[in-house]
Amino acid sequence: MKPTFRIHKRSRAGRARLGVLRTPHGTVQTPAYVIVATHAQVRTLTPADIKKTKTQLVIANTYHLWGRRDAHRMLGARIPMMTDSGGFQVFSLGAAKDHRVGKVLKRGHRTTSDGNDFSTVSITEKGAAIRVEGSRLMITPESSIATQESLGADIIFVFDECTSPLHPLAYTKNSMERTHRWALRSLRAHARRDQLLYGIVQGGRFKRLRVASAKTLAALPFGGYGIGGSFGKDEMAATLATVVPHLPDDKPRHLLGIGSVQDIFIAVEAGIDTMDCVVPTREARHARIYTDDGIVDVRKVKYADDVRPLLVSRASIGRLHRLFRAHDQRAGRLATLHNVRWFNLLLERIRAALADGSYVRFKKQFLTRFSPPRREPSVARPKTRIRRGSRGSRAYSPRAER
RNA sequence: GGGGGUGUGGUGGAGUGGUCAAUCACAACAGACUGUAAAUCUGUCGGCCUUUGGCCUUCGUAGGUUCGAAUCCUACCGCCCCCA
Repeated sequence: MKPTFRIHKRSRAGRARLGVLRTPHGTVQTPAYVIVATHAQVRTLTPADIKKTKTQLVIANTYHLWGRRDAHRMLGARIPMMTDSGGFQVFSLGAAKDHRVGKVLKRGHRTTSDGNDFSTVSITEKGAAIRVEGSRLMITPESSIATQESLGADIIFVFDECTSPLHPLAYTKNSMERTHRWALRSLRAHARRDQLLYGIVQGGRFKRLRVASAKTLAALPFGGYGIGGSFGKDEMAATLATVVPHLPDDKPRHLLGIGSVQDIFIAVEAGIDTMDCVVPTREARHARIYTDDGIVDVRKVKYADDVRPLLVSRASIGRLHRLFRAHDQRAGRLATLHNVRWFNLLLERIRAALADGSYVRFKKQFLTRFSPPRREPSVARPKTRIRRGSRGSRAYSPRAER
């Protein structure tokens, strides 16, 4: 079966749209959040757990699964899947080390490497060579596509280079043009009809390059489009506004590696259909629990007696607090179950709001509660300890959940 | 009764004459995390200050030796072990 994408409603909220992505492994209601399953596993979760979180779509990584086959079998769950091409590792093992940066550049960043974090990547027209523990892995557009075809995800990506936000114009331009040539090679190498191949828009922080990239790729017969690369913290909305209008309207659009709570709203309004991010899973393992009242750093002593229940497992925050403090291995799983469900639930609510026209109101109410404007530091610091039972069990979820 | 050992910051535990406010670990506290080099990493962690530095008080208690002591000596107090 060939995957299809159909838009069934457009919102007045910017370019937001509701759609349905049908794949051989199931149907995805969009906008959707994609859960990261790098090694074809969501860290700490079992296949049954993944189902419990009502995850619609996961993304695995070709670099980490190099030479393997049948990623769905490794995942153990029959749900739609993407594979990334390995292009991001060209960044995270390369320029990200040299520039000491992550995907989103923070305001005021100016550090570069002191030389302790050597890039292990060298890039040529042919592809990227990544040194791994003595040996060397050469990834080319053709070999990336070959692995992605054998992994068998429903949506796959062209092999690209994700540039650093600190790369200058000249480098970014050359890199982007090479990524375009690689995109064409990826397209030619791709044979499976039951997979959608997405092109990836690059261009870094430069508006003209972004436009050029979007136009170039839009002219090629991709099944969908990814928007990749790095952003300044404040530039994402502008970048998406620049790029999206040049992409074919009827094709799905994926925002690669973006997904803080605030980013989700920006992306949805910009007309993004799917986005993936490690935030729910990684931060869960780092003891950050997402709630409608904001992020709970569950290790802090003020949550020791917090009886609010987690999603999915229904364990209390207080219990999770004790598990994290005890370095109990179960903590990561309970936290991940909760966060993944919470993010999926947020997207469910966004879709419902888009469907019934209440999006703008929903967003305002949600964000007011999730991250209230900072109060002036008050003179007498009120106690922050949460009293037993004070919030009851309605802390996160609109009725329906549970 | 005799002999031996030991007492260090929230905890464990280094340090046996100067470079010691005292290695390190844990706890605590604060922060970070955006196509997963990440169930991780960073910072603070006796007090005060004009904080790339300065001052004060600390290593069971009280004295002593010394230019100088957590480190040596004496007494005392607590705890532990062995022999009676």
